[in-house]
Amino acid sequence: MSSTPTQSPRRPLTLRDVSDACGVSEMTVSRVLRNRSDVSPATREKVLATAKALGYVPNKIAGALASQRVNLVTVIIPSLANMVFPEVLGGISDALDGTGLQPVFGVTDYLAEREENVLYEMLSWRPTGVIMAGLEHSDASRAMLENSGIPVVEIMDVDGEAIDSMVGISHRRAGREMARAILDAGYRKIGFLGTKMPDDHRARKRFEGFTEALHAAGLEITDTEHYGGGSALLKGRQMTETILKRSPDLDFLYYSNDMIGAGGLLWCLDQGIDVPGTLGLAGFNGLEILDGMPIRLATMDACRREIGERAARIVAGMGDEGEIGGARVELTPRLDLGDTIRRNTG
Amino acid sequence: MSSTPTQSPRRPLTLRDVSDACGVSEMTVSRVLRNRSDVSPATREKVLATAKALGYVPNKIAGALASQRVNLVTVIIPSLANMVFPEVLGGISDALDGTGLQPVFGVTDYLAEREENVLYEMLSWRPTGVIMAGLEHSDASRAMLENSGIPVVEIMDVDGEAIDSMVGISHRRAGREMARAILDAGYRKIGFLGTKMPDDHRARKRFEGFTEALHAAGLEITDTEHYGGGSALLKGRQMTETILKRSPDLDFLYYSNDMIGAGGLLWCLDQGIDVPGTLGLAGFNGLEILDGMPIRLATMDACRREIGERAARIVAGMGDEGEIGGARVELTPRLDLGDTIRRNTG
DNA sequence: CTGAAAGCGCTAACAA
DNA sequence: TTGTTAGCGCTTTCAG
Repeated sequence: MSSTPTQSPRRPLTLRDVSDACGVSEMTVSRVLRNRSDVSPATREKVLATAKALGYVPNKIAGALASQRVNLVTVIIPSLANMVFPEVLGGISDALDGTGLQPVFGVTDYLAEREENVLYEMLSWRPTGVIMAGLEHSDASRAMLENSGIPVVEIMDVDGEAIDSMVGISHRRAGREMARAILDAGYRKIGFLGTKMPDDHRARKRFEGFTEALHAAGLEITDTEHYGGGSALLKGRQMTETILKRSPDLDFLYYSNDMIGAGGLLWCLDQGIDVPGTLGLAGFNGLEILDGMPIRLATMDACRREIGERAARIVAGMGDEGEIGGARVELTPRLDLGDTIRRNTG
Repeated sequence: MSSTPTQSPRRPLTLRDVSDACGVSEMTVSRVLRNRSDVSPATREKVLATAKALGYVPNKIAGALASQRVNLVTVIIPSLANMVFPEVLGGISDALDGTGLQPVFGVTDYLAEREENVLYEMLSWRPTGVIMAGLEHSDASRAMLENSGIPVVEIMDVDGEAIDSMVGISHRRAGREMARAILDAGYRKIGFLGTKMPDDHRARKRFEGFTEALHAAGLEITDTEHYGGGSALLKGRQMTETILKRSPDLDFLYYSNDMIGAGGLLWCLDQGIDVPGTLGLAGFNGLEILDGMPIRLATMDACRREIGERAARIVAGMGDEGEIGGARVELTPRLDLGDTIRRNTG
């Protein structure tokens, strides 16, 4: 048997308890626990041992109040269901690993009001930095962010004005480029399938860029179809059936995301439709799930992981410019024609 | 022009600033901001107005230190990539909505060491409660949790001993039940496809339950195949091809999750294999994505959302028993034969 | 290298 | 209904 381990879980242990237990001043214990170098190896050893034996967990609340430093990075995203965001979070998590900073996530469900609440709640913990999806926020949110004096990185999108820094892609450009690729391949009767969410600004911008490029070529979207909640893959099937029944002459379907695109692809293959001969298809995001489809859906990589990493690095003060504020990082999405856009056999 | 809005973002505003600005004591300002009822409507009004005008955001760090109360609930999960966890988080988020509690997420990547670190970090913020996936933790983690005196809910799994409360399903039983359904349908040469992750204890328990039920029927797993990282859907395809090449006489494939199961299903359909006649298939989780497949993969619902909700309610003190500690909630997964297990046409 | 004093911004408890 | 007085548990600063 060695020394008695932990005791009553009633009152959490304090520095003072450790101090008493090992006959070293609170201050020195604090130094050891913060890994400061100005402590003799002997005392360090002793303090560490008793702290561990006691099961002491420091109180960061008190620490943060005293030091005015908080190792938390607030991350605010619209949804976790979307697959896109978990990957961004993965990038953030990885980049923050080893910096001593800890990400803390909040979810808004694409609701501006919820964003405001979550933000308020989070800011009241005085985080080291804030990473949030999108450039569109309520006035109150912007005001809070600006007054906070905290570094803010807005991610995913660069089409708009940032409060502080931004890291993302141009969805408008992404839409345009996809449109051009489709036109280049010779498709002309183009349908669009998307979500009903008016607050998904990035989807909206892709659509705008897309139609803009069609206009430039003297074309219009031939037909559109929208969906609300439910299994995106299933919705993709259903919408595809609907739009093709209504407009059988369509020769291309542009989906606002890969999930519905994949559903549409599966439906087309089930129906024996010649893809990409008779009908071309494309989605957006470069989701991993496309790798397992019977044929590869054309898509555009949204650089999700890298966005997370870059944003985190900026917050951690490890950005390229060395500086923390005002960065603007535009990433370039990679177009992938897959097997669902026919190749120009020039 | 109205009154000047906010000023220097240098130093965050304090209660005192608000107090000064509206000639009401700090204490009363504090009362108003915490929505306490013992303040006259007049002063309340005044305080609220100036606080908003100034853009004051309370400092929860100081508040928490003084009141010894923190409105944070720590949620620790292995991964965000898995699809399963985001849904649990959704349930937690919903159930906590309106309670004043805020979920804070940490990710372990299925690494015990990371779990320990994340937990330590989180506990040092003295959260109101802890929700964590699984029943398997390092000794150090268990010790921290026990000493913390904080309510802990372990989720997803009930096959084991909880530190405090638990909410989940029996994966062992889920495995057994699936095995019985498969045997009932007349399949006998059964293959298993799973992950390489030794730390995915729930997958392991399902496998154990599964083989146990086979043994009870005098059978053994005929062949198995495992995979590491990468697109699960694609891996499902590849593993299915591999295992069927190696063991062409298999008449059933049990996948440890729906994603690889869906990949396998797509591959089988591509190959023109008669499912469920020649070959039966089943997965696990009841993922939404299955709704969009050409035919429905047999699966078992893991009650993810409800698990999150129940766990959150326990932490919020809204559990069924009214009490906070020691709850044990076992949910019953629903078996869905889908279209990939043949029905007994008794 | 170690310790003592002061105070971070807020709220509990009490007094008025 | 409002104000005053003490801390919460730690870290900063400065002295030894």
